[in-house]
Parts: sequence; structure tokens; C-alpha cells
Amino acid sequence: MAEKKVHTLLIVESPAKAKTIEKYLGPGFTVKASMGHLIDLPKSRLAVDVEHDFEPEYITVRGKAKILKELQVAANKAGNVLLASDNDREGEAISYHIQNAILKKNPQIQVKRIVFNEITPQAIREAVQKPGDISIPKVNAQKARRVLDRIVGYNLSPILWQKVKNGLSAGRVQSVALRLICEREAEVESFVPEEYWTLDVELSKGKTQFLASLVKYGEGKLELKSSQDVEDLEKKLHGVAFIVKEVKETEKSIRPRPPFTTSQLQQTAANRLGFTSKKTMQIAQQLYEGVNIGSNRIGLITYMRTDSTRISQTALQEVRAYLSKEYPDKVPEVPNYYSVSKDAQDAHEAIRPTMVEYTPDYVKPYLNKDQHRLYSIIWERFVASQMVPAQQKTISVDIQAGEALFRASYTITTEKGFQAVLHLLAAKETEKKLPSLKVGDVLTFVRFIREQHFTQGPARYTDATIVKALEEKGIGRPSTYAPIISVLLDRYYVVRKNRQLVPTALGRAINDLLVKSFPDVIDVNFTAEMETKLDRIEENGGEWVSMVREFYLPFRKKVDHVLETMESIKGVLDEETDYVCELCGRKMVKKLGRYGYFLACSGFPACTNTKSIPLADCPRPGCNGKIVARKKAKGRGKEFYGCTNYPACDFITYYKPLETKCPKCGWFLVEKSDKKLGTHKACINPDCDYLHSAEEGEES
DNA sequence: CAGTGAGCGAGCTTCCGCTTGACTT
Repeated sequence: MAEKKVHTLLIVESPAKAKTIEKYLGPGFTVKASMGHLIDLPKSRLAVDVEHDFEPEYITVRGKAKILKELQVAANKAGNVLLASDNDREGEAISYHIQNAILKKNPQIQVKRIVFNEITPQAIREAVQKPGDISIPKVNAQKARRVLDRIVGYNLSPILWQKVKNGLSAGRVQSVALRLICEREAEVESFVPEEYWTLDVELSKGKTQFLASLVKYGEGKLELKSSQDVEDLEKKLHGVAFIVKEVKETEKSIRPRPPFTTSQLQQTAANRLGFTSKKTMQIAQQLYEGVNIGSNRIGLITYMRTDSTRISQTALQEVRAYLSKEYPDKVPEVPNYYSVSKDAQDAHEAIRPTMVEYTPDYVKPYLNKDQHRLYSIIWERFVASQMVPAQQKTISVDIQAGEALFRASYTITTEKGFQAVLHLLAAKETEKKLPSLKVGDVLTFVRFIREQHFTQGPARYTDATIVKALEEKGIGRPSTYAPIISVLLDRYYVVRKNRQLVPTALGRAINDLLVKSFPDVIDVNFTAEMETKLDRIEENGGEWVSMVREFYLPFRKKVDHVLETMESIKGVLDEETDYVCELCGRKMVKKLGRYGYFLACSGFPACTNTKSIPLADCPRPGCNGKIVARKKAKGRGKEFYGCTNYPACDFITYYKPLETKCPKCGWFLVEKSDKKLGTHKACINPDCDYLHSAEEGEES
């Protein structure tokens, strides 16, 4: 009897990963991707039996039946299956569900679980040698997480439908993100800026002039509250001698930063490149899936959804080899090691270039501008992370002038270290010079420079800072940071104004309601405590059912109470306007609908007239239409502005009309921004040259 | 950089976390 040839089906989550692994393993293996979860709760109902131990009702995810079937067929053919979804809680559940589906079709198939935390030939081969079993405690922890989130979301959302507006949503994660944004907004609003002044003095020694800042006067605290205070002080300093009292030199070593996690990448891309989290992830996905270089399609970066700064030994050796060739004097003897956050699930490496030889310059011809910029910061951050520190020297000079103490300082880099490799990520250097000074030197007074300031209140959240805050509090995961921001924007809970996230009236109303009624759930500690309990379940020390039950009973009671007693604020947020309904003469109100704000007759339901909000008059000669905001059909594309007389009038623009008309030609103005002029107002008329700098205007 | 292109809303919704393409019931 001939020996049957062993063939193995290996299942991972991502198709790009599948391709790479197939290459590493060679014949004898087929590698397929599940594309995430295949089995989940149905969307249309709670699907958790709260009467019977919270038993979840699982179905095949819409659109995934085909993939599941393919996996079952391939498993049958191979006879041998290795489940290799990510080595974390969600990955364990994915494997578990696939295993059940395969065994249901054919109980004879040999199914095992393997794990690896990096995609290198060695790591994969080792993992394949050590097949194990699915961890049921881990699966249970995921089940608890899933059921809890479903219960919270599907109980809180209907409260909002009943009390505020249909179609709204709330959940463990999004509602806390909204709360953070609302609380910050309250701080911004209550902040009262205070005036203060600073005083600098321009001094000279020999030919060199330099600035020193007032740091102290007499014994007390330095307080310059008004221009009068500064004037009084300047008078007191009239004619005094400026004498060098102390010269201090300090040296500082600056260590490179670790390679990127998802949250760090989003933060840095936001701050350095002005990308939203969503844009960063879209472009990172393109770099990960592969770019045509010559005739080869090459995945340029490792997986982009990770919470770890860990890198593989292979990658470490490669970057050290690269560095000893390119920067031989900047390679540390011992490789730099970065500790991984204790909250991290560590299923993937840090985000790094797959091949360090593909420098930003080398790949530039094959990438578009945004891809190139994002790749550059990933490459720079990774390479720099394995280089020696930079050395800085700061010289600080104290200058006595009567009772006043001024200080001049400057910093120079004495050793560039890892900074030698940074271009897009390079720190902005401020050129400052000091003459060589020693104690006792008498300096020549040139002039005082006074400046008015106001204390700055707390800053509103941006994509970068909300992601940072969420990660620090352990809320959300690398795969959800960008979607969290999107959901708040899509539901009009929050709007983006110059990159800042500002809550709308709707967002605040919802937050007030939720925080008042469910302070313990809409709380950063709720997730932290949940994670602790999930860890206990994972370690086999806790029952998932009792954990969920403990939460559910009081929660459901509160939900019922709120549904019964809370007053509805439906319609309260509708704004009155001066627009008059042309059908019945009643006033119209501004309401929020599925696609944004619109005008509706206040006589509803007697009069059901609705229309878009007119933003400007149509500038086409002879057209009496209004310019209104429109969106593309279903794709929820970018908002544009067109004429109400469409298709008779096909005027269109992507610039949002401003309130004011052009003083030159009467068309409407829009806000534009470019590198030369910055943000400015311009006329939409292509034949009109009206330009107006926004800074000159009354508003910023 | 240039040039871009549609629905009318009043309801049946919603969660979080995995992953990429894409049609209707």
C-alpha cells in the first residue's frame, strides 16, 4: 500500500500574509486567508439569550459564506489543517469558529492550531513543527467581550432612538471617545485667557548681538500682567550694567524612538504629514499589500495593525548590516531594545520596512507622493531606532542686571547619531548664536523687546491626540482607532474644524444623557476593568457567563428605568430658521437627516415639504437656483456644491461657499488654501481675481 | 494640478473587532 502524501492547509487572516507564507513553506502546503471573522452575531437583532446564560446565536457573516465554503473544501482535500490566525484573543476565536465549521463538514480532518508573532521563514517553520490546540479559555474571553459589547451597544442605542433621534448609536468605545471630546470642549469653553508679558533684552559683545530673556526679578515670583508692568520694570532697569554671572554647560543624550505601532504611526503621520488616521491606514494598507517595483509586486511594509514595537531577529540583523555599510560609526555595539507596552497583545511585529535596502529614495519612482511620504517616515523611524543616540550641548548664560536676572541659552548638536538618517522626521533646528562669554563680562545694552501673550487653554483633540488618549486608556484596538473617529464624524456627533474634533449640539446632548444615566459604563475605567476580568477568564480563573451576568442584571434595570422615566428631547435640537415654506407659508426648521442637515417645514406632518439648505445664489447668468451641498449617491463620497436647478443648470464646485458675496463681481467667495497664500478667501468666478487673506479678516 | 457630477430626507436604525473587496433579497 502506497504511503498517502501529506498535504496541509494553513489558514491565516490576511491574504497578503497568506501569499508570503505560501512562498516560505513551498510544496506540501496550501495557504488561504479567512479575511477576518467568518462567524459572528447577526446584525439585525440582539442575538444573545439573556434568559439562558447569555448564549450567543452565531451565524456566518454576510458575504463570507463563499470563503467559509472554500476553506471547508480545501480542508477536505488536504485532510490536514493548521489554523494560524493572529496570536491574540480575536485570532483564537476566528480559529475556533473555522475549526467547528470544518469538523462539522468532515469530523475526520486533523485540525491543529499554530501561532507565530512574526512573518519570517524561520518563525513559520518553527511554528509548523509545534502544532497545539485551541485555547478554550481564550475563546471564552473573546465571547464575553463580544457579548458584553453587543449588550451595551444594542441596549443603549435604542434609548437614543426613543429619546433623541432615530438611527443614533452608543457603545462601550465610541461613547467614551465622545465623552473625552465633550469634556475637553467644556474645558476649552470655561478657560479664561490671561494676559501676560515677556521681556527680552538684546545685548552685544564685540560684534555679536544676542537675546536674553528675563527669568527673575528680585526675590518674588515674576509677574508681568500688563504693558504698564513691563514699562515700570524697564524704567527700573534703565542704565544698569549687564554682567555675566554664570555660564553653565550641560550635555544631553537623546535616544532614538522605537519603531512604529499603529497608534504611533497615526500620530506621527498626523503631526508630520497632516494625514487623518483614516488616510494613514488606507495608504499603509497599499504599502503592505504591495507596490509594483520593476515587474515585481513587493509588500514594502510589515502588517500595519499592531500594538507592538518588537522586531524580528532577521530584521534586526538586516538593519545592522545596512547600517554598518552606510553609517559605520553610528551602529551601537549592542542592539537597541524597546520594551513592549504591557497592554499589548503583541501578535505582530512593529510596523517596519520589509526590506531595509529599499530606501525612500530607491522606491520613490514607484510610489505616489503620499505613499512615498508615509513609507519614508516608517523607514526612517525603523532605521533610526537601531542607531546610536544623538548628543546635544546646551550653554546657558545667566546675566545679572541690577535686581533682574536674564538668561540666554543655545543648544548645539555635537553628535548627530540617529538623526543622521532622519529627513522627513528631522527636528526643526533653531539657529541661535551666542558669543563666547565668561563670568564677569560686561555686556552692551542694545534694546528691550517686550511681547504680549495670553495663557493658552487646553487644546481640542485631533486625530493624533484622541488616538493617543484612547490607546493610553486601553480603549479600542489598532484596527479600530481610525473607525472610531469616522463613526463620530459620520453620525454628526463631532465635526472636524482645522483638524480639531469639535462636538456638535447633537453630540453634547447624547453625551449628557449617557453620562447622566450610565456614568459607570461610559467611563474609561469600564474597559480597564473589563480587560482585567477577561484576563482572568483567559487564565482559566473566571467564568465568562458569570462575568456577563454580573454586569447585565443591574445594567438592564437601569436601561428600563431610563426608558420609562427620561423625558424625550426629540426635536429639541431642530433649529428655527427664517426660511419660509413655499407650500404653506410656515417657517422651516433645520434638521439633521441621514445625509446631513436639511430644511423641513415646521408644519410637519400636515406639510411634508423639505429642501436643502441654500448656501449661496447660483452665479450662472439667468439662473435663479441656489447652491446646495450634495453628496454622491451611495459611496458617501466627498461633499460637493451644486445648483438646485440641476440638470437644467450644471454648476458645480468642491469649494464650500462662504456667507459673503464677492465685492468685485457678486459671485460667492470660498475658502481656499495653498502653500503660497495659506488659508485665504477667493472668488469662485474664474474670471475674477478677488483674493482676500483670511488673516486680515476679522476671523481666523 | 485640474476638474470633478446627484437626489428629494419623515425613519426600522444600533455594538466592537477581525479582514478586504463590491451588488441587491
